[in-house]
Amino acid sequence: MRALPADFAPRLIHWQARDGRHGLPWQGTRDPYRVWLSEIMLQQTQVSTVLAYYPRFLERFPDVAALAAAPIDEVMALWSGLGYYSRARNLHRCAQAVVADHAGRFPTTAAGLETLPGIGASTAAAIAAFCFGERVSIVDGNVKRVLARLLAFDGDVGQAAGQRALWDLAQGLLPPQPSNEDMRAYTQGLMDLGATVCTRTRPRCEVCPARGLCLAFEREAIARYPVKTRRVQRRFERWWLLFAVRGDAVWLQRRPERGIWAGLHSPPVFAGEDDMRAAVPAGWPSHWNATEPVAHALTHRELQLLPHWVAVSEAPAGWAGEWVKRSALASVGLPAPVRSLLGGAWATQVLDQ
DNA sequence: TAATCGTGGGA
DNA sequence: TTCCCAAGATT
Repeated sequence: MRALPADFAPRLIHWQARDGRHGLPWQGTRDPYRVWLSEIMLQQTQVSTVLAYYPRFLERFPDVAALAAAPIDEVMALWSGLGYYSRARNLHRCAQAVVADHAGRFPTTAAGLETLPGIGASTAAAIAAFCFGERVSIVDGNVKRVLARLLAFDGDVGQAAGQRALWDLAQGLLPPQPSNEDMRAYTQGLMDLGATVCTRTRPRCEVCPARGLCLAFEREAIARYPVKTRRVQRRFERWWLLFAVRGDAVWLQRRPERGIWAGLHSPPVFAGEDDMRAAVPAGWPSHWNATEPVAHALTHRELQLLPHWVAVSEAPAGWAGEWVKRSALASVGLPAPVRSLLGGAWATQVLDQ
């Protein structure tokens, strides 16, 4: 393979200053708490999505001590709809670890940061580079794509071995003796280049600062990179949801600590209609209303949610869970489709009666 | 190592 | 419609 282009880092830093992104809410601060929060929210999540959550979260939890002292349910409620809920649980654990084990201050090195819950190698590098100017490279989706093209990297970036190889290459591309400001611009530049120029489809090579260095461009093989062979296969499942309503409240249970929607609240879920009917206490109305099935795709599942509604006058004997008033739903962590169903026309009708 | 874990947007 | 995947970590 050709030697790594020494000119890449200075070009990227220069480009970032002029053409990179500068106005995002988590930029312009070196507060590790704020940078950390943004990095966790941005894991596998688009910037446009995080923009709605970040300020709300910061307003409620302005610093790591506030977050550490909060009940987990409140954290889950603020994370509700953002997905990958283990991030929220780890976020809370991490804040408590920082307070309990680090005197309330985040470690100042990538190695130290990586020991904390929910902070992996890439997130640790991002925080260390942004906040402390450490000379370490991130390796996120943007970097994989940018470097795979720049170097015509033929390894499979979807596999661990390919990712490790790419990481070594990324380290080799870092500016040799960067100032703190250089590391911030370089790290941000990698992300910005991938997000705005070296995009997955139809990259804008004509404005790329690394065009003259890019092997894939030179070989007219941009579309071949990054190499990714693994493809997702979704398993289809039907979930029966039973919304028991009493007045202006609905019965919700806490989901198990592992699996889909772990730690969130939801109505009881059943694998079949027979299971659902068998779970209903004697004396309940024998008839309930089924509303339109909802298709909900997760990374590895294709769920078909089958909502059923029943109005009752007493708590279901023997069921775990609790009544949650409609006015309290905003402060409960709910899966996105459940929140949507509870805000829908049928729910409104039933909860208002 | 490979599977698991959400959601919304774009092509 | 269907597929890909976005500032990945954990087990």
